[in-house]
Amino acid sequence: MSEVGESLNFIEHIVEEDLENGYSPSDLRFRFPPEPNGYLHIGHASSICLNFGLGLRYNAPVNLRFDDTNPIKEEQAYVDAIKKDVEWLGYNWDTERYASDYFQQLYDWAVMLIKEGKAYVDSQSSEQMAAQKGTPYEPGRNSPNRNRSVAENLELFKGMKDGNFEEGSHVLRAKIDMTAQNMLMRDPIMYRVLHKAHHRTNTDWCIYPMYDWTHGESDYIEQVSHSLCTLEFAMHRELYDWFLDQVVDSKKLRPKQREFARRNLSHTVVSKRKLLQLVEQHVVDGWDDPRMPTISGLRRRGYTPEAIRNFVDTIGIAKRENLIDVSLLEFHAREHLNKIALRVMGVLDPVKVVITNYPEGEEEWLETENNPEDESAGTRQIPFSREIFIERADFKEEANRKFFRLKLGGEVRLKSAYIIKAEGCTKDADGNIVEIQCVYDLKSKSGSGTEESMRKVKGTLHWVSIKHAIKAEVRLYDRLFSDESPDTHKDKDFMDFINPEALEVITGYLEPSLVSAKIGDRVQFQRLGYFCVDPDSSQENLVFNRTVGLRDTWAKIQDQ
RNA sequence: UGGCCUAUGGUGUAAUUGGCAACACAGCUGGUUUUGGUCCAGUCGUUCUAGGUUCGAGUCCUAGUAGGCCAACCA
Repeated sequence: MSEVGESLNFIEHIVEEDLENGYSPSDLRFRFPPEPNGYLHIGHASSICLNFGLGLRYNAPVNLRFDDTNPIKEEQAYVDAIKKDVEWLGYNWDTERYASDYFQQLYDWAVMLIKEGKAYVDSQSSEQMAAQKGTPYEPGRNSPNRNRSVAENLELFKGMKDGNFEEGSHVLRAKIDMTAQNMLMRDPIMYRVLHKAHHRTNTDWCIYPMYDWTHGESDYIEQVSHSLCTLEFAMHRELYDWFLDQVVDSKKLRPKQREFARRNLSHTVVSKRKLLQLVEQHVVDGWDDPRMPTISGLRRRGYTPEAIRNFVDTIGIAKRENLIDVSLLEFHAREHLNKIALRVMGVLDPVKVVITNYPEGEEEWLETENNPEDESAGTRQIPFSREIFIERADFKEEANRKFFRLKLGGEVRLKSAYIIKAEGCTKDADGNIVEIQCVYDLKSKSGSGTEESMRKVKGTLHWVSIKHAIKAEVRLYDRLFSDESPDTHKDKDFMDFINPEALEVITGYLEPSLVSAKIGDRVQFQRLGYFCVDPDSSQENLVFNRTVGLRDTWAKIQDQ
């Protein structure tokens, strides 16, 4: 994986430095620590690739650890979805862990802290405590409960654990410093009373530990060497270290927290809370809706794990704010799909073409290559007949030289078939073209080797024989938000920027080979884009999702 | 009024740790092409500001500016 001259990100530099300064390679251990309160999104992919990538690079174990300390928001269904996504991305964790596995150890340590006078039970309301906490500019004040006796603290804490108290009646706080600059050090809460069933521990516990108390100690228990998290936890590091100081054995490895900037993707939101809002308000059809930037949404959209990993690799890891253009993600989808997707033909906005000199009732099967990028993909047969569909946009009665598609009196090549010439068209009462009449050159058949078949014609169109075409539902996706950074406007809600045209459902006419397409199959509809078969698809109703369109130079020329 | 973090082309990330600012995407120009795709060639353009240290600064120091984060019994 690592090569000479390869450039490292700042996290890798830190690891390299640690290795030089005495860490043994066997000391290295990483973890990916999702909270099971939602689905993983493209931002998490960065963290997954970072942690598991480090594991691969240094041949070090990586744990999958669920940070499940808040039973109000967490569910087993999310655990399952997260595991599926990590596996799909192509990573193997060393062991599957849960912060809840450590509840007893955490409790024992908390009792120890109480005995050492470093933690106390506070029995005020959250409002009272908030008022005493001060502000970033003013110090806080001590709680009246701060100097309770060890015995009383012990008894109250035991009572909290045993379920003798109502939610909100007591909390356990670390006794640090109410005047600290860092507000997280102003006697942070370690435990709250919660009479909620937990997805793993059920009703065993009536108290649940807070993130700060749990995370670093979990890293320590697992002997994680580098605990990597996003920048918003930078201020938590001081507390992370303080909690570690209370329990570490100097003979064991002490984890270190380092922070990196989360990745923001343009034209979407990368926040579980906001994505949940989209799901709950039915803006999308679920966490795996192909419009969603979730791993499961991207999967359903037709993205490959390789494309996502390559994307994550090129955007890198750093500490500055960023807004990565979604076109870079699309580039990586095309890059991989170009290599693996079989080429097929489908017409999404059809107009009928009649080849007047082609015998009525006749049909023939033509050979066409499955993927010009991959000779081993072979060839297949496609049917041709007198009446075909082409794209409406591929015909104009009159057009300038730049338009090298079909126009009256002009010639085009039908992909893998014949050269045709448009001689006329008929319109309905509203002036819409309903039929184009063409003649074909019998000798121009693709691959026949004749002089005529070698003729250079500027345009090549995709087409489908009407008689043989199969209908399919085609879902065309666009960006979910019209604004490139919908959730950074101070005076507007991100929901105001939802793009109502992010999904358009149409009927497409596809070549018959696609009847056997299976859920998840990825193909390129030639000249249109990459599509994949949606899980909603059935024998009766084929459903294709557009993953991403092809690069479209013609669209750019038209815009000018 | 405070603390912490960050600042490199349009975007993202590098720079052998103080030694010719590079890679990818996007853009533009051409070539190839039975996909206006792919591929190939070329091109455009960058170190927030002001001082300082140094033979030499994107990198170190000082000040400023701009942006992000910090007052949940969330993570």
